[in-house]
Amino acid sequence: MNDYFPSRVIIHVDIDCFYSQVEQNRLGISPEVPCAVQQWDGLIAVNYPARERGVSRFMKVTEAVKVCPDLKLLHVRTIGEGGVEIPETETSAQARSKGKACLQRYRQSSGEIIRLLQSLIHKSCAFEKGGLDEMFMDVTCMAEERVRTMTNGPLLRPSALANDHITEPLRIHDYANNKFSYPQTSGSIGIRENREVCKQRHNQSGMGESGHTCHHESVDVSLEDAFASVEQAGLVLGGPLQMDNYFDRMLVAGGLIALRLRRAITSTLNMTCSAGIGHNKIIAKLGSSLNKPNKQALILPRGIRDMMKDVPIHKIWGLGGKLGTALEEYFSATTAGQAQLVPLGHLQRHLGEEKAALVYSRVRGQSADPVVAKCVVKSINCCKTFYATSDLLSIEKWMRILAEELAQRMAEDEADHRRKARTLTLHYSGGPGYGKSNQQGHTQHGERSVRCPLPKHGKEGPSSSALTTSAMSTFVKLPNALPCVRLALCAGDFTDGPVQRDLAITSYFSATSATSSAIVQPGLAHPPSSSSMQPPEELFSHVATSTSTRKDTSIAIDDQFSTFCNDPSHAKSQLSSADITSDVWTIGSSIMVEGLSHDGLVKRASSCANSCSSHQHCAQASHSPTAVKEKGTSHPRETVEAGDEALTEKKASGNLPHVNNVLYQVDDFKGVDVAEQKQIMREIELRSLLTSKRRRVVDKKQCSIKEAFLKK
DNA sequence: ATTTTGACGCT
DNA sequence: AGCGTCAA
Repeated sequence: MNDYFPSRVIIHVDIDCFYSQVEQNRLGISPEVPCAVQQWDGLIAVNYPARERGVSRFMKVTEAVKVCPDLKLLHVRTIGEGGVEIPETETSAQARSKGKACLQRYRQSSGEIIRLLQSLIHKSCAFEKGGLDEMFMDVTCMAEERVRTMTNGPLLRPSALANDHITEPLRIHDYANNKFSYPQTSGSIGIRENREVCKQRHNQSGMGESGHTCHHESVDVSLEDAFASVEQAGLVLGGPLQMDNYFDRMLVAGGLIALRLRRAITSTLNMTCSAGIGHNKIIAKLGSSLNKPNKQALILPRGIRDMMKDVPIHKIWGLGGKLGTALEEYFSATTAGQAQLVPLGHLQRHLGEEKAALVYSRVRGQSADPVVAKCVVKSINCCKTFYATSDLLSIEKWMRILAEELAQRMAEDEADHRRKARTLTLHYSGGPGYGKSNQQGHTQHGERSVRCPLPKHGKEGPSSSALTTSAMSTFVKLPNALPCVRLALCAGDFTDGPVQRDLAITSYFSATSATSSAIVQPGLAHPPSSSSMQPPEELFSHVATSTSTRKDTSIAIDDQFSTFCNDPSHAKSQLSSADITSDVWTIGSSIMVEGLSHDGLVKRASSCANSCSSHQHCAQASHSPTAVKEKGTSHPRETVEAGDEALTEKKASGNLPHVNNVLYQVDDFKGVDVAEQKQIMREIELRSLLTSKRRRVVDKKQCSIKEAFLKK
């Protein structure tokens, strides 16, 4: 019952090729010049003129220059020992061996953008920094104010609108009285009629038919002007806009706000950006990527289905990693539209209850995640990747460089936020077996971490030499860090400073001030029980059905199993052997088969994940027929999906997921040919050898360095 | 895909 | 406390 959110208006702003714009501004390079920001041999940002000439990120510098000879390359700032900037005249290889990349310029620019945007939106709007170059804003309350000024034309009450496509419960918060209500209406009226009324008013006001659009932001902009401005500013998905639709008006108001924010960024910071306007974060974020650069996209609720249809799963927030890959592999879906076809029960069995719910809603463009007010970092991290070394002197050099930067950033943070870090963490990668590729070609990252004592502040703030010593003393005691390829120092767990008084969330609320729906505050998310303006039932029907169907479905699907394969006859043979009733459907070129198992095998498997009543059941369950597509081949290979034992195996596997995957399948070698069995066993042996071996330090000089730190 | 970041969840 | 996942 805590997931009720009013209809919101959320803007996602994304700065176009952020690093490149920062550098171009710094160096006064015109926007038309093809530019790329370089870090060592790679590109970390490419501006749009360069993209047009075929340059892309993930290109090496040499390739990029080949396709675009007049590409202007800008190297990210590099700092060496003593915090000294390494000049651009050095080759990237030289700079790489001497110093580390430093993103300070972009952090600073990001801060400027944030301050600018915050100065332009209402204080009560939740503002969330998504990354250096992107932010979410919940401008619901501002949009409401806007909508109130768009008085021309009648307004349909939300319940009267065709809102079956609206994916979240809707409720309007009356900010003045701090209660939930619905907008004033003046009766329902046809759209055409409404248009006429608007036109009349428009003409009466002395403006031409296609009049001027709203360039300066007068508050009392007419409905038509507002709609025209937003249509001109970028895409409108799910259009045409309906002026008598309250939610359209709200989003149009959001579109106007986004337009204003973007213009401010361009005029005062000389940067272009894109924006997405939608009623939740997922939609807003997808929107901002829809027509980059320098444009915006407004997504109406009724445009969501169409938009999601072709969105690649990996573009959806939260599905860009393993979860998205799992979706693709289990269900052979590459777009959100295809993933929508997968029944919730199937998702639940393959991904678990929680992830299934996430996937299920995300691929439909649904999200109740609030915009959470946060724009200060929670940790400060400095890192450096270098060529593998066991030389403690060079490791100490890197440590010092990291500590110097960290000390400086800690001092700045202290000044800005009046807080102090309480922990120092050392992260390190390397050690035996690091960088070996597994069968999929993925390298193990295996980054480990240890806490170090955080030295007391000197008079001048944190002391870089004290940080270095603390980190090195910790490092030399590590059993598995050599040879080392990467180090990181991270300061975090900040104390709350006195500054909290001003920033305290309560300072944003008062009896009369507007309060944003999405700032998380207990009680605010629930309608007051005494309210005479209880939301009509039908507006909550979505939630009601969604909860109840979910429950119903999950009961039903406990007895279901699914199988996936490319060969329909194979699928059918599985069906008959399992004694079930079935449903066959397709995603793309693949065939999904869903059936009900009368023997309850699968059901027991899922219940024994919670409280394992009987191992026998687990074992039985693990023989429910499931064909899993093997990665990289179109030929389905029979494997057995294990019950909760496999799950725990997987979780416990730590940084060697593959080995453990194999391990729990060892019991099921049935049907696997002998050569492959041997291969698997050999790999297990090899890996256990690699991980258990411990490298000894033999170098005498190294020993003395080590002892020096051990004493401290 | 590479590097340098950063947030968060699980145990 | 340390590790894994996700993202830009």
